[in-house]
Amino acid sequence: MSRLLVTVDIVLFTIRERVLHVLLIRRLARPFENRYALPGGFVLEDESLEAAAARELREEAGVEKVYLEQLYSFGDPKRDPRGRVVTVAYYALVSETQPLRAGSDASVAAWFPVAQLPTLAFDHRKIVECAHQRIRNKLDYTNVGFELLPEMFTLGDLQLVHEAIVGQALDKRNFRRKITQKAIVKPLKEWRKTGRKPAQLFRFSDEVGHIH
Amino acid sequence: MSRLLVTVDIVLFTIRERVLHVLLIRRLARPFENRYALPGGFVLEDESLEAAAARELREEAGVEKVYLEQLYSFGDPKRDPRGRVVTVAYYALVSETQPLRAGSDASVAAWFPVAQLPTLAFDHRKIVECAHQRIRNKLDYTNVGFELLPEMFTLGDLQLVHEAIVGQALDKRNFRRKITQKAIVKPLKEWRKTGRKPAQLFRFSDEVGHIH
DNA sequence: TCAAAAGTGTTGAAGATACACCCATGG
DNA sequence: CCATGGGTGTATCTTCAACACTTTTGA
Repeated sequence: MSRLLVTVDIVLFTIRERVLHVLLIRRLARPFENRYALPGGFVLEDESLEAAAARELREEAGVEKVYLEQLYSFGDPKRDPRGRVVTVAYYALVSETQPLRAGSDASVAAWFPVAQLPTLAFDHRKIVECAHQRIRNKLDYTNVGFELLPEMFTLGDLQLVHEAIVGQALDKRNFRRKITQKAIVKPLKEWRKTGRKPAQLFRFSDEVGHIH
Repeated sequence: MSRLLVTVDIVLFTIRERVLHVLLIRRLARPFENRYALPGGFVLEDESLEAAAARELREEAGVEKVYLEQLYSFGDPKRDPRGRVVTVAYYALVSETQPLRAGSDASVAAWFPVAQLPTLAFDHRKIVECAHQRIRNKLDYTNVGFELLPEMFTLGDLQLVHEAIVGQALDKRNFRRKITQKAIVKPLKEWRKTGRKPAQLFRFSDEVGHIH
């Protein structure tokens, strides 16, 4: 009945330039000094795990009100050289347009394409891979895809998100049919006028299925 | 950076008399004295989470070498009246024929139908529901169903397992077609001669997909 | 001879995939 | 005028759901 150190680590995804990226923080302290690691930190005595994850996201990434979901807990006794640390991993999704607020010091926090990560501290690479796999799986039967978009978006935007996550091109007509007939988006009367040709804007049609 | 108590709790499923059951332990100590709770206990300083879960299953349920998978971590600050305890929940599956060894004292450990649980200690009811949901979901795209069966089984046995988990009857012909054409079982040359009519025995066809 | 579980095909509906062209606009 | 992304329909295939009767055996 020993007390253990408990942390949360968060895999924060976004899509930039059509590619899925993960936010990493350069460590300033030992161990793994100067290595990149996931944002995260210790769980306080009186906060829930999810609250801890949200707080760390706020403090380390300057991000607020994101979609946040528990991923998996990692507790190998050797995973942290300082001693026994159990981490509860979360993943989170933000749209590219949602600005990272103050608190995220550009010199230490940076986005990396999920396919080209630097060497990470601890077992964080494994955690990122686990999270990537999870969102790929959930893409089909939930609406995680939307969480990476701003409130209004075009079907083209949504398709780019799906393509970035699964890592391959999708057929435009099939994609649009699938999305529209599931009735998980609702068309607006507004049109985006930037871009080559005006495009209809959409919005989620209310809260549907975040299953875990 | 405070140290927290970390436990594992295990939802151990089996099928008895065609109904999905969960193993519960009657608590002898406070809090929740005399209430039923999941088998579980504190994670030791130098064992992994999964090792802790396996150890608790051995110590409290007398069960060895079962299918064991992490479920979810629960860390509400108020979930344990004694103080801050984070639990990493697992679920496990055993076949009805696998005997519960010594160590499981019949007076404290008992099987309950998952649909008729007594009032449980802590947030254990929520944990059981979470686990039940998980195996229901995994039934379709993994072979969790097999873990509840002995090494050789008939398709009728397997169908009963599926029916117990989803809680409703399935069409025999559709079920058999689905199973056999996925090639996840391989037919043996042996036939079970007990029962009304001889039935062909099957076995898993090697390790396929335990995805998490 | 009856009760219980084993075994076996077909049809229709729904969903998924493959595939190509014209349009509106900004540069 | 051309490059870019927006928008649209059909044919095919696969997958899933519904559905009923005969056989073997032990009691």
